[in-house]
Amino acid sequence: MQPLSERDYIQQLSIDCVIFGYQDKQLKVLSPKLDFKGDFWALPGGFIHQQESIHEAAFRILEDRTGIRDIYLEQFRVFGDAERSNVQFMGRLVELNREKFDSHLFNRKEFEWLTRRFVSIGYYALVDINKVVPRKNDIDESIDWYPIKALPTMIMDHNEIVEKALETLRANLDQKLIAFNLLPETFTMKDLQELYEAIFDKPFARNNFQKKMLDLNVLERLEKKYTGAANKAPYLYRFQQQAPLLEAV
Amino acid sequence: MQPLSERDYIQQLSIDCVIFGYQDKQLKVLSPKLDFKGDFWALPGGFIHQQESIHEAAFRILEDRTGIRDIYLEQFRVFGDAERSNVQFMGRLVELNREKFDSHLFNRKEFEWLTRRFVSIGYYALVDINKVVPRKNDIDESIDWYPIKALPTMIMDHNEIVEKALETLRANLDQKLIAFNLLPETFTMKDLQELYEAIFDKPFARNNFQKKMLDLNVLERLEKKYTGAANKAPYLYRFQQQAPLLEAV
DNA sequence: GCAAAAGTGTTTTGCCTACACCCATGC
DNA sequence: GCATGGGTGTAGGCAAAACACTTTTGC
Repeated sequence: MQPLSERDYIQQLSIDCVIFGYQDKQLKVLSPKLDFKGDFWALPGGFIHQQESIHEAAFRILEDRTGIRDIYLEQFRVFGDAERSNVQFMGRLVELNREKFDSHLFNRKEFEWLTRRFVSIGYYALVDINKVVPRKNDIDESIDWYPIKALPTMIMDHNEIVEKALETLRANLDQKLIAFNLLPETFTMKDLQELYEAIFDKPFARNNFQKKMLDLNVLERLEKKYTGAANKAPYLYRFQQQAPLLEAV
Repeated sequence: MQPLSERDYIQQLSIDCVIFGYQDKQLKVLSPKLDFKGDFWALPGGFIHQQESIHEAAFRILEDRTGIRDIYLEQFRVFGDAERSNVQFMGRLVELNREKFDSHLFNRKEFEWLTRRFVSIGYYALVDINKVVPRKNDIDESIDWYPIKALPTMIMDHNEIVEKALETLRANLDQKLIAFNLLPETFTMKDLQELYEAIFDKPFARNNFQKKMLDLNVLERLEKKYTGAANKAPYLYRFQQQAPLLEAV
């Protein structure tokens, strides 16, 4: 494979993606673990080709790891400290994996390319976790969903990036009506509420929550969902893409 | 002077600053005009040294053009289209200024460095316009404040950058209590209201505006301001830096 | 019938708006 | 006194929050 340093990337500029999913009443983040000794977790990330926009680059990185392209994606912040580089983590990684670095994989030039100071553009994505089949790339040992409350310690400032992403998600959730991207096609009101509770890490009043959501006029009520439980069956809902924002005409 | 291409800048990454000021009941933006034939206006911008953070770089660029350092400054968006480069505008500029380009100023290498594709980080700044003495740099013909409603057509996507900055300013104004950065140390309630009206381009009800602002609990009421006009003298206010957000304890 | 969970209605609260009124100032 | 503009108080509307009640489901 062509070494990183010889591909047509913009130098010292990277993209890091916080990919949010929702499962088991928990907000989760997708994180690959590097195929090296030493337990290195990271955010899915990559670099920007000369001939693609940063948005396209983010989509490409996302598709490489999730297999899907139809994703809600938004930039939220640039991380650009002067000391922001891979040098510390790469140093430890090389130290713990001497045997690999005498081989072909990482030569000196590659190491220098990677350990320079990098400015990184943070993106966050919202996906239906059931549609995603996480894909390892060449240097991953594994790639898994981690509850946001039990994230491993990641390399560099990646834990901080996740925090900022969550802040932005919370701030944007109601305004941009994006929560539905985290759910399957159809869902019950309870599903939606539990999703909100997972994101904001606080409870919502059931009846008021339902009223608020229905008043948005973006939910289409479908048939009831019989689960076999000894109680009233909840309705299923679907998010209306073509939201009629001005219903009152 | 050392040519751009040989200084220790991060390649293909720039910063563009939308510097907001307030004067004559208008929101204004600081824009230098290039010292070349052809009427080229731009946003104050620059590049990032290897050993400085992007935030420090933005402060440096700001200080170079305004002379002050104590400024409210925030990044708001990255502009990274694949086609985003100076090549079109530089082409026109060279065409209209042949005589300058046969001289020492811009050699071929410099031209190539500048016309590559650039990703730019947008910052917006809020300043007390009275504290600023705009400074030209070596390639400016002039640098002036332009009302946001009468901005000249600027190079590249700089007009679009201003629009996005204004959107962000409007969204953040109340939440972050930053309007006061655009006013002098002391001001009347009417000053503050007119500032809001300039930013949002719509009128506010006088009494309700006053109540809303006072309820924020961040304004310190000072002495009255006698203007000699035949009416009640308005109070002067000062913004309390150490905002007591939890007054009700 | 009963427990559990879903759906809906009613009251209260707080905030924003609109309207109204009073006060200080210089002529 | 009076016009002008500044400060404040009060009533209405809307939406969120709190409280309460009814309905459906399987045993």
